[in-house]
Order: sequence, then structure tokens, then C-alpha cells
Amino acid sequence: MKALAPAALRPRKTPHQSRAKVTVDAIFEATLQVLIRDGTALLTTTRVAERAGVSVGTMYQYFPNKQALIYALNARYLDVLAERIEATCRDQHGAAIERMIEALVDTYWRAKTERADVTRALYNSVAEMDNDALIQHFAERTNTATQRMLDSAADARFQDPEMTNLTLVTVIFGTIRNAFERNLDAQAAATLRDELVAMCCAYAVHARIEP
Amino acid sequence: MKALAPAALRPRKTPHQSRAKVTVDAIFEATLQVLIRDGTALLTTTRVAERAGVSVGTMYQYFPNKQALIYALNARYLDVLAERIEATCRDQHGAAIERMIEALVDTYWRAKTERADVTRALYNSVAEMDNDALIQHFAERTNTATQRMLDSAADARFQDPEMTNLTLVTVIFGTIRNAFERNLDAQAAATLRDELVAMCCAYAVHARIEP
DNA sequence: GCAATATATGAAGAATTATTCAGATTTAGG
DNA sequence: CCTAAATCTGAATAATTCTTCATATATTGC
Repeated sequence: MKALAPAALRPRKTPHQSRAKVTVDAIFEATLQVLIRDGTALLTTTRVAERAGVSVGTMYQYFPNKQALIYALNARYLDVLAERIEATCRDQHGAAIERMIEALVDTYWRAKTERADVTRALYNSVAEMDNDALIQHFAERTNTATQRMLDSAADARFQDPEMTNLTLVTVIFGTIRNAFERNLDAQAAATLRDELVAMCCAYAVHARIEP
Repeated sequence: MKALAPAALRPRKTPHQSRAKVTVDAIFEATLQVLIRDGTALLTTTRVAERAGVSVGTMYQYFPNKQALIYALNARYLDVLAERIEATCRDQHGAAIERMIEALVDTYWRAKTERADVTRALYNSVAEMDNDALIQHFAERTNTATQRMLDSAADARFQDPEMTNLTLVTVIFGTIRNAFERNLDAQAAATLRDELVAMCCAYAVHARIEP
């Protein structure tokens, strides 16, 4: 289900032996750590290799260039995030609309918050590459999942289900990102989270076809 | 009202003669154009100087380093944006809550959309610097403006005005950014915009103290 | 145990780029 | 018109960094 990367960013080869898988994982983990500790500007191939405990050449065996490495790291992250969202949608299949919204906000909020350093590091890294394809792919995946969930709501049928879905996901994901950037204290963050849920629930209820 | 930049990013000197002002403006404009045409990775000091029609040395007369240049460019952009938001808030002082929200969404949406290439270029450029101070300053300015507007609403008084304000601006700014990233077609974008307004209005009406 | 294949090494090469500074040119003000 | 201050120039410097490749080591399947 991974997004197909642009030619210049596609991995060179996929590891077959188990030690190679360990190596690639180490490289990913090292990249993330360097990104967190030193930031995008200081992310060099040698630094990554050093931290991963491998030589630079090894990195170039799997990634054609530095960009491809960052691209793959983000693809990996978005893949996990999309999976979590899909899981939430499956869990809430057939539930009440308000529970769906609560669960969706909860999942996304947690994903962004629980490792804030990772989130921040990856947000900052995307400038290094053409991330349109990634975002587009992520949007399609999550849209499909949330749409399917919404269509199954026990207590609601919508006038324009596609639009209701688009509005909800854009508001939820956008708001959470913006909240994240504001560095709110725990108190304000928690309240904002609740307000967001309430707001989306009120919207969804109004967007229903009158029962 | 500009944010005070971190020491290492502070401009070296401010132009006094008129030709110097022209130069600095040309440098800013050139930076923006290179950012739009070639992207962050290809933004080099020589390229900027070339496009601005000045020598590299001139650039270093006003900015201690490349980062400072990008920082100043973003500060400039956010300053204009904040001014536009403040103007909108002043215009709507004492109006009905729904008009306020409509106007706020309109202003921010327009600012992001009307020069999408600029918006995109600057979004991508922020990874090159420590932009926390900028975002924080921007948030404070706009928060104050919208709070003052909201408190003056002709038809509403709120239980928790600060929280209502924070929720509204976070939802509005966050949603618009996310919508922008989704590359929606004009049709979907327009509808989403309307839905956002409706959603915020419904929220605001519910957050009122019962009249 | 032995090819064949996969994986790892890291010094060397090539290219790019940020930044400086000593000197030239222009402007302002008296 | 003349001096001091402001502004501009751009070749040279110094440092960094990506990427390659010939060689070495490890693993697999037979």
C-alpha cells in the first residue's frame, strides 16, 4: 500500500538477508535521531552513517541519494499513521457518529503528540523533497477509510457524504496540526481538543438528512 | 511591531539611503523568486544576488548569513499577513458574530490562495531556520486582534471568551492550511470554505451565554 | 566446502557554496 | 566642491558534503 516514489527517489534495492534489514532499519532510526538532535541543516550522509554504525557506502546501496532517504523516512511514517487511522475507522464501523469523531480526533491527536519530537523533526524535513505525491497518497488513503466509516454510521445519513467527509478530515487534521504548532500548555490543549470534538459533532449532526 | 529576531539572525544594519532601500527590497524580491522557481535546495547566496542584480557582498552587508535572509523574508510576510488580519478585525468591530467569522475566513483564505506560489515557497523555506519565535509572535498578534473583535460582538457574549477565541482561530487557520495542502479543485475548495464558515458559526452560537 | 550472490567498507574525487575583505564608487551635508 | 560616511564589488578562501567504486567480508544454497 506504499506510495510509488518518483523515479529519482526510489530505493535502489530492497534488503533480502536479515542483516540487511537490520542495517536499513538502523539507517532509518539514525536519520530520525539526527533530524531530531541536529535538525535538517546538519543532516549529512556521514553523520547518519556514523550514528547508524555503518559506512556511507552502505547507505548508498539502498538509497540513490540523501533526498531518497528522507523521502523514504517520511513515507514510512505516513504509512504507519495511515494504518492507525484505518484501524480506528474499522473499529468504529457502524458506531454512532459522535463516537467516530471522538475516536478520529483521539487517534490523530495522539499520533502527533505522543512523540512530539518526531513529529516536529519530520515536519521540518519535508522541505528537502517533493512531498506532494506523499501527501496526496496519504490523503487518498485516509479519505477512503473515513468515508467508509462515515457511511456506516448507525445514526446518520448525509446529504452530501463526500463533502461532509472532506470537511471533517480537513478540519480535524488541520486544526490538530495548528494546535501542535502553537505549543499550548496541557490545560489549553486538552480543552481545545474537546472543543474540536464538540464542534465537529455539532457539524455532523446538522449535516444529516433529517431522520 | 516586528518580532525581535534571535541574535544570530538579526539584520546587520538598516539601509539609510534610498538606493540602499531599493537594494534590500530587490534582495527580498529575488529571494522570493528563487524560492518559487528553484526551491529551497537551490537557494544560494550567489543566485539570489545575481537575480537581485547586486553582488554577494552587498547581501552580506545587510544580512549576517543566509538563514537571516530567509528569516527576514518570512518575518516580512507574516507581518503583512498579521496586518491584514488586524485590519479585518477592526473592520468587524461590533458586528454580528457570523459576519466576523465569515470575514476572518475570507481574509485568511484569500491571503493563502491569491498567491499560492508564494505561500508554498515560504512554507517550504521555514525548515531552514528556527521559526518558533516567528510563529509565536504571529499567534500573539492575531490572537489579540481576534479576541478584541470577538469581545465586541453585537450579538454574543461568551462563557469562556479566551477559549472560544483560541478554538476559532486554531480551527480556521489550521483548516485553511490543510485545505491548501490538499490541492482541491475550485469547486471543492469553495464548498469547503462555506462549510468551514458554517461550522464555526454554529460553534460560536452554541458557545454563547444564553441571551 | 564451495561457488555465487548479497552486503559492507571508507578513502578519494568532484563539485558546490557560504562568507570575507580590501578597495572602488556613490551619496550626503556643510 | 570636498570630505566623511555609506554603499557596493567580486575574486579568493576555506570548509563542507555528496557520491562513487574497487575491494573485502559475509551469507546462502547446493
